[in-house]
Amino acid sequence: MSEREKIKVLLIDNHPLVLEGLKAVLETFAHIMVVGTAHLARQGLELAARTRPTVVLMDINMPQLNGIDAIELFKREVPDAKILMLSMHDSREYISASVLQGAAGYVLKDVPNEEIVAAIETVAGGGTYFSSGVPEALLQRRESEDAAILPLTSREREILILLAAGQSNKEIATVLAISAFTVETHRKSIKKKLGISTTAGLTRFALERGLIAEA
Amino acid sequence: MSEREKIKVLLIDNHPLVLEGLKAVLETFAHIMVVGTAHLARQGLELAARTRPTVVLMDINMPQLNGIDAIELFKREVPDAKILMLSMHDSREYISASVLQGAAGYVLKDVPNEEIVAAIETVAGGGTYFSSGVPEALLQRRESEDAAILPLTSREREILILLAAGQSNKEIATVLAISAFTVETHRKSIKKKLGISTTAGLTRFALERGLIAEA
DNA sequence: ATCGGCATACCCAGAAGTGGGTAGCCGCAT
DNA sequence: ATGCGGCTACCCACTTCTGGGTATGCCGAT
Repeated sequence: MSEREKIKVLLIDNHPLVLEGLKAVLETFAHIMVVGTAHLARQGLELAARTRPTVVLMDINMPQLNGIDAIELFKREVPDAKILMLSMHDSREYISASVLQGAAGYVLKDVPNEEIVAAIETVAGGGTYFSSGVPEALLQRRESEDAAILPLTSREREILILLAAGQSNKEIATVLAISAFTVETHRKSIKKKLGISTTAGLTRFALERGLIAEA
Repeated sequence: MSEREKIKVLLIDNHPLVLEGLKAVLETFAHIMVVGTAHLARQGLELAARTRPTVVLMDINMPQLNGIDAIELFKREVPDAKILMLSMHDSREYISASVLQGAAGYVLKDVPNEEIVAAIETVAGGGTYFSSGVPEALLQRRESEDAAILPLTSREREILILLAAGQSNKEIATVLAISAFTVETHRKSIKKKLGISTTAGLTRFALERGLIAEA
C-alpha cells in the first residue's frame, strides 16, 4: 500500500458547510490533499479534468445533475479517478446504482470522520469501501433478484416526478400530452417495480433519490 | 458593538460534517470561540447549561427533538443565549416559527460562510439576522395573516405523520382508535391550515419539517 | 423473424380521498 | 357564563385512485 505520495481528493457537495467540514477534516491528514471543491457535479467535472484527482468524493443528492448520473461522466472525463459516493441515506437502490455505475465506494454522511478517511485510503489503493451493512445488502440483492434495483424507465421516472409533485393522473396526462389511461398504466408499473403502493411512499422515494427538490 | 471579549458559540447539528465545517470556519475567526458541539438538541441543552454560550447555532431538522421545539427549552435553560437557527430550507413556516419561539436569527445552510459569521456577530450584539429574502417574507405574512404559520395541533401533527407515512384514513383510524370520519376531519383541517391540497404535498411538508424520517 | 420491453390506450368495479356540510363535548380563558 | 378552539363523529355527492385486465405499434436483441 504505497502511501508515499499524497492522495489527491476532489470534493463535490452542494452544501458549503459539508464541503468545509470535509476539507477541514481531510486537511488534518498529511497524506491527503484536497485539490478542489465544487458544489455542483458539472463544476466538479471541470475541476477534475484540470486537477486529475486520485479520488472524487461526491454527494449523491445534488441539484441539476445528481451524483449517480455524474459517475458516468467522471468515468469518461477522468477514467483513473476513483469515485467515492457520499450520501445521507442508507439506500439499497443508491448503493446498487453507484456500484453499477462504477463507483469504488459508498460512505454515509453521518459516519465518524475517520471512516471517511479510511474509505478514501482504501479506494485510492484500488479497493472498494462501503459504509456499515452495505455490502451485505448488496450481496443479498445480487443473489435474489438482480433486477428491481433502480429499474424505472425514463418515462416512468418522468411520471414519478410529476406524481410526487402532487399532480393527478389527469394533470400529468395534460402536461405530457398523453392519455390519462397511459399515465395510469405507468403509475402501475412504477408502483409494481418499486414495490410501493401509496402516493406518499412514491413521494418519499422521489425525495430520497433527489428526483424532486425538497422545497 | 463591544467585541472585546470572544463570542462563545455552541453548535448543534446532527450531521458531523456540518458540525465540523462550522467549527472549522468559525475557528478561523479570533473573536469567536466554539465552546461546544452537539448532534442532538438534548445534548446541546446540557452543554449550554455548562458552557453558557453567547450564541447557540442550531439546526432545525434534527431527530428526536427538532430545533424549533428546542428553542423554548433553551430559552428556559439559558435565557441569555441568543438562538440562531440554521436550516436547509427557505421555508416561511420555519422562519416564522423560529421567530415566534424567540430565535434571534435564521441562516440558510447554503449561504457563504462569511454570512454565518456575520449572523453570529449580529445576534451576539443583540440584533437579529435573517438570510436572504427572509425578512420580507416575514413582513408579508405579518401584514396579511398572522395565523397559518405553524398552526398544527399535536393531534393534527400526529395524523400528518401517519398520513405522510402512506397510511390511509382507515388505517390511521385503527391505529389511533378513532373513527375514520374523524381522521378525515383532521386531514381536512391540516390541508386547510397548511394550504396544501395533495397527499404528496403533505408528505413533502412532513419530510422537510423532519416530522418523519427520510427512509 | 420473433420475442421482450417500452410506451401507448382503454375498460371496469371497487376502494379511497375531496370538499362541502353539521354537531356534540370538553376545557380553558375572558 | 359564554365563547372559542380542539377533538370527536357523521353525511353526501363527486372525483380520483387502485388493481385487475386487454391490446397495439415500435424497437432492439437474439
